[in-house]
Amino acid sequence: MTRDAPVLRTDPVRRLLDAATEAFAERGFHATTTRDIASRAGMSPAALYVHFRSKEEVLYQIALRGHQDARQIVADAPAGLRTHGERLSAIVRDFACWHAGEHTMGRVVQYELDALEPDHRAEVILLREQIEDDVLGEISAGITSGEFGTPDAKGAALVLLSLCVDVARWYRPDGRLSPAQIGDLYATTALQVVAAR
Amino acid sequence: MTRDAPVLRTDPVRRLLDAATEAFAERGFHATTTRDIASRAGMSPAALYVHFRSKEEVLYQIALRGHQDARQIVADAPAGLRTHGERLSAIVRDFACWHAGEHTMGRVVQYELDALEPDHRAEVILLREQIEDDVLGEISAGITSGEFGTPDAKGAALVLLSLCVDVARWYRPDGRLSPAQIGDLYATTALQVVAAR
DNA sequence: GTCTATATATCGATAGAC
DNA sequence: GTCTATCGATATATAGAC
Repeated sequence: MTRDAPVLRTDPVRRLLDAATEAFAERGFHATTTRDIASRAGMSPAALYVHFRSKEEVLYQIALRGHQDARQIVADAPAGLRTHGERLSAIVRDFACWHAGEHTMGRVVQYELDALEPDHRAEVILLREQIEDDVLGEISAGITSGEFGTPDAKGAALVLLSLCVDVARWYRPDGRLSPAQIGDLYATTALQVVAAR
Repeated sequence: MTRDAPVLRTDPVRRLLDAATEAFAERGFHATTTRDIASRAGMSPAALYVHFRSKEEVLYQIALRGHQDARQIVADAPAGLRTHGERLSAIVRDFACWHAGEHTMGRVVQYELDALEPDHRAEVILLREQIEDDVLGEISAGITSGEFGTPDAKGAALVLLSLCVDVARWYRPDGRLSPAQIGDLYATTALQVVAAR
């Protein structure tokens, strides 16, 4: 039986990205040194520059992969569900739950984008807007079908996206709510927000 | 007619605190240099150290005053209002509106606390918990009186506080919604969140 | 209380051996 | 591809003139 875990564990790019994600989430991009990243990955300070051109490129790779993961979560959530209420609930549940379970990644993805170079930032923001469009589209469809009563689709989308994203700020693994419980709370909240006023 | 604006404008402590608030909000605490703060205040790099012991003490003074302001907003909002719905709406409206209008201060207050020394951070977190207790108390009172139907006071408080705080992250002065419009949207959302499920 | 000049430390990134 | 050693730039904070 072949095992690929050792191969993954010793992949230096993966190790550096994971180490940098932790460090950026804890202390922020500018407060994190390349020495700290390399040290967490069990490497010398110079080793980072064999795999990345700069500290900014490390952040770019993390932000890109993080946004791609988040987009996939939102795109997959409503699969197989028919009503717009079920679909929106699933999207908000999974998106909130992801920001809790992956709160280190989420913190980097949501709070360190200003440190990216303009071209990299623009590329990442495109992915963000796709996620926002997915949520707004589901809300608008529910309003058109008569299932949702709110007259303000953009306002509801703003509220629900903001809620999910902010989970990465306040979530603590030893807190009162598990990622799944947060997902349940936010799925319920989603239906309240799109209800008639 | 006496004018006090010139006096205020030349108060070096106030000028440095305002300059630092702007810089911290734009680039974060660690990415901001003491030279940048002093330069924005129209002073030499060394002048900052006449009024503050360190860059961290500048952040501490900003975080302290910002939290005191926020607490005052939440405490004053329900004055003169009788029903718990009116009172909670007013609290959420004013708190969200404050995070929009004072988004530079809000960003520092909400996102740079990790840069504080342990003693300073602990002092500021006490003020945060008072604000959280104010909101939770109003929700619990509304549930006890039968005015609110939600069975989950802590969940509702978590959702509403998170929403208001996150305004500081996404708000832009040239955006679609004014601070007052954001307050209206969030006041409406508050009543939806505490309604029966 | 503000300035110029600088001490001291640490950073991002590179050079060159193995 | 990883290491040790280090360069050049820049940071916080201080010293001392005015």
